Amino acid sequence: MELKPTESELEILQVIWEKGQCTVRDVHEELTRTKDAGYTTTLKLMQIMADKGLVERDTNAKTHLYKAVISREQAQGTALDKILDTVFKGSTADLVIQALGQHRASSDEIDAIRKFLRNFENGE
Amino acid sequence: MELKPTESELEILQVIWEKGQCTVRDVHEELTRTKDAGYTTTLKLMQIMADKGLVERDTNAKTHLYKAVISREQAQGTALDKILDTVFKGSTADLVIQALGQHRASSDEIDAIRKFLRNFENGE
DNA sequence: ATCTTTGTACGAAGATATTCGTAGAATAGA
DNA sequence: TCTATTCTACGAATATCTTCGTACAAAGAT
Repeated sequence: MELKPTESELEILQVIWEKGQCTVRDVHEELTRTKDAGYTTTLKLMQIMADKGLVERDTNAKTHLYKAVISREQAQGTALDKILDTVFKGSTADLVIQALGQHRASSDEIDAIRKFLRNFENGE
Repeated sequence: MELKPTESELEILQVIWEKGQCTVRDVHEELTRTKDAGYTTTLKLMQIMADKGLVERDTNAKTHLYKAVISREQAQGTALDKILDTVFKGSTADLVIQALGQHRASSDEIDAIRKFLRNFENGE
């Protein structure tokens, strides 16, 4: 069972991940802060996402409540796999180095990564 | 000017990046090693890519020669930007840590990353 | 010279993703 | 109660991506 959210679905998931549990209106208001779209567009997308199993919804009340089925971490993993495969020739090291080079991380971030590397090594 | 290759376009770009300069047949033979598709499908895609400016082609000879306009590195940057934005909340550190955690890098790779971090720090 | 192979161009069908209008039920407000 | 608002359902129009058939020109083989 392939669960690859589309572009628009990811925008919606981001809001749900952030807020935890949302109504369509919650999501829609958030989305329209940066782009514009009709309310029913957001609604339709969320319904489709429910069909696909990307989100679950509680339909007891009139206003449905949505929550994510796939976690942000899962989506991160899927996204990484995909770009590793399509543009990084499978090389995690290339990916990491590109990421660090292009988007200059703060020194806090660098520290976090160093620490991670130490633990990583000890864990082997 | 937005230059975001689609899924199929990326498959083709991979071949072109690898070989440097290709005919449609070159690309097609490579693609059909892993999936199947008609020759004219590959042709059409490459023509579209030329229209979009993803590739350039030399049409002097009967058999056209294609080369990439965007580099693998550019595509890597674009891909990273996109997933940073859509699933990593913009955190490069999260991305790097996820990447290292999930796809256990070899110790050579880890070394390369350490070295990179050292240089990075010195460069600040 | 004729036939076969290899190539490009083009149009359109099919698949998937996105957007939105309209209808009607439930709720809230006057 | 009557009216306005808020919500879901649904169908269809658009847009985008992918696939392939057909036509025809150029090159190669016999």
